[in-house]
Amino acid sequence: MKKIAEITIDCCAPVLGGAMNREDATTLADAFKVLSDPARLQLLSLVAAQPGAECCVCDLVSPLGLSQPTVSHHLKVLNQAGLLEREKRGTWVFYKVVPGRLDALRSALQPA
Amino acid sequence: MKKIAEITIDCCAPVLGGAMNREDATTLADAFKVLSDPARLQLLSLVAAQPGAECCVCDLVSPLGLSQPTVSHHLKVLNQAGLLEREKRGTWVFYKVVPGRLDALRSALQPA
DNA sequence: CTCCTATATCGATGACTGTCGATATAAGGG
DNA sequence: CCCTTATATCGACAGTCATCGATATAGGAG
Repeated sequence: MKKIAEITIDCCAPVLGGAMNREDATTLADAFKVLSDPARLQLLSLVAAQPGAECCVCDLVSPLGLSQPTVSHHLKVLNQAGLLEREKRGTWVFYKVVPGRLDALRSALQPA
Repeated sequence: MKKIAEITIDCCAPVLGGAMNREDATTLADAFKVLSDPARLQLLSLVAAQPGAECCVCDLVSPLGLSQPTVSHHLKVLNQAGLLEREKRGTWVFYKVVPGRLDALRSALQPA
């Protein structure tokens, strides 16, 4: 198991497609770990709901109801995971949803 | 956030289908938390790979390489989550995959 | 250069979890 | 009854994480 800040989503063997070995299970579990926090899910969906699926950090802090350092921490995790792209424009930083990045996870949950 | 032993998967609003509120995000995050452990994913896939998608606990301990109490703990979590059904037969306990239980999670990851 | 705003990093803290060994419970055999 | 086997529960421990306040960094405005 990687630490949460070091996970890059890159998978995956399907859960119901035959016995998984420990390594594949660990890779997939890491991916789910990124999604297993409400703040991160809310951030993903908030960014995705903006026009162009991108959003300035300054517009995310207040809707989340968490401190700015905490939001910054979660955005970093989502960026490292490959779910959000980071772009700096002047003083502001914009995060953008990377399209199709959840598809591999979705297919790992496919019925046998 | 529920504690891991109290989670029952029951969801879900799609992540990319508009801004989620805190409550929906928490429910979905809880569901992913159940899947964010390699031992649990391996258990799920091992049971699913058996004929009839069911399996005796005694046949799970050794392939997992974890102690019997630890395996028992994870099985309880999966059962409480609604992913595995528990049935006692004499001295043995069999766990069986509940069909279709991952579908709701899969659809929560659908592209917008 | 100085101030202000936006974002990231740091350090600390409280909570939760995965793991184990020891033990309890339950069921069957002699 | 006692013994053995299968499973669950208990208590403890080590590690990780979400969160915060304080602070650093960076960029623009005046």
